[in-house]
Amino acid sequence: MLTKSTQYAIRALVYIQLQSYNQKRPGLAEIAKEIEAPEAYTAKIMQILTKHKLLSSVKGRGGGFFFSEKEPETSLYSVIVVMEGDSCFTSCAFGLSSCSSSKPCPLHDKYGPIKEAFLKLAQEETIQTLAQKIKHGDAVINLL
Amino acid sequence: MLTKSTQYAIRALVYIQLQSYNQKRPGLAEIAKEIEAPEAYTAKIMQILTKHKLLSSVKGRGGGFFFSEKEPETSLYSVIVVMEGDSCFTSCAFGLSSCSSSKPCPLHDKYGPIKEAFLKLAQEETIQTLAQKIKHGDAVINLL
DNA sequence: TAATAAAAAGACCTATATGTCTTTTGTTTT
DNA sequence: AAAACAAAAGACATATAGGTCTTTTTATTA
Repeated sequence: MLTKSTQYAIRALVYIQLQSYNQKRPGLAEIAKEIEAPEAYTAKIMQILTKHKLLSSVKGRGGGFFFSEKEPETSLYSVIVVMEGDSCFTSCAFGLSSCSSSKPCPLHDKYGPIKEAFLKLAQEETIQTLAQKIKHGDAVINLL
Repeated sequence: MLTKSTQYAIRALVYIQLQSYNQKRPGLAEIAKEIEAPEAYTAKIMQILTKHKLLSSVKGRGGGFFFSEKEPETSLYSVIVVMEGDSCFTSCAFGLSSCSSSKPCPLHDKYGPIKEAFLKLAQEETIQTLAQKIKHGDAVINLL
């Protein structure tokens, strides 16, 4: 399971991408309201994302958050790694640090493919592909 | 990812099952040492497991933990649910409470099958099937 | 039956994730 | 240049997972 912070981060990024289709640059208050997260906590998350160059921001009147032209597509994988590290992709189901094909834990064979599938999903899907699904009405990202 | 408590629980149960093949009934200290977990913390976990009838115990000299004949095979699913609830099987990748096929989040289609596969794994595998793999030398459950 | 062994129970502590508040810094508009 | 605005930064608060310690209960055995 992704952490709450990671979930907020992805939803915020998707919302910013959606607004960018309309030449908009949403601010913190608007984003927090949209993703139904506490404003101050959302601020922390946005700071992590901008610090890691997944997002750009401008201060002052009319400021807000946006994707610069220079930034490439943002994979879910990179968002997850920035927010909570890569252990959900790499670690053994039992937390065995030595778990490997030569010294497999009893779930190694069956859990491995599941981790693989999740990694593939995270690498292939991007903020932009998720936003497109919403734009086309194929998905929603609000709580209600 | 399973919590550390859940990982300890599964490893402890598998060890107890392995010992039961030799008519042994391991005690707390032995179990904690085997799974490389703090003894007092392991005690807490064993209490949760016995309270939920996934395991039996006897106090006093020569006491310890064991599976009674009456107990059916213990699925991983039931251990996970007792230790940390069922949210890892049910919850949306984005934490959207309303996520469903009629109101899907943007990962619903691709993440659903992954959750399904994990649920199937947890329902099919049991402490006993995992212990058999170790007994037959097809897997290990120690850290080193 | 008394001493001892071992699990159960409960109070406590620590680290991390989550969440809040205040001050600082940078940008825009007047 | 001054005022207003909005993100950045950092200190603080709360909840939960993880971990420790002491006391109580129950069983065994000498």
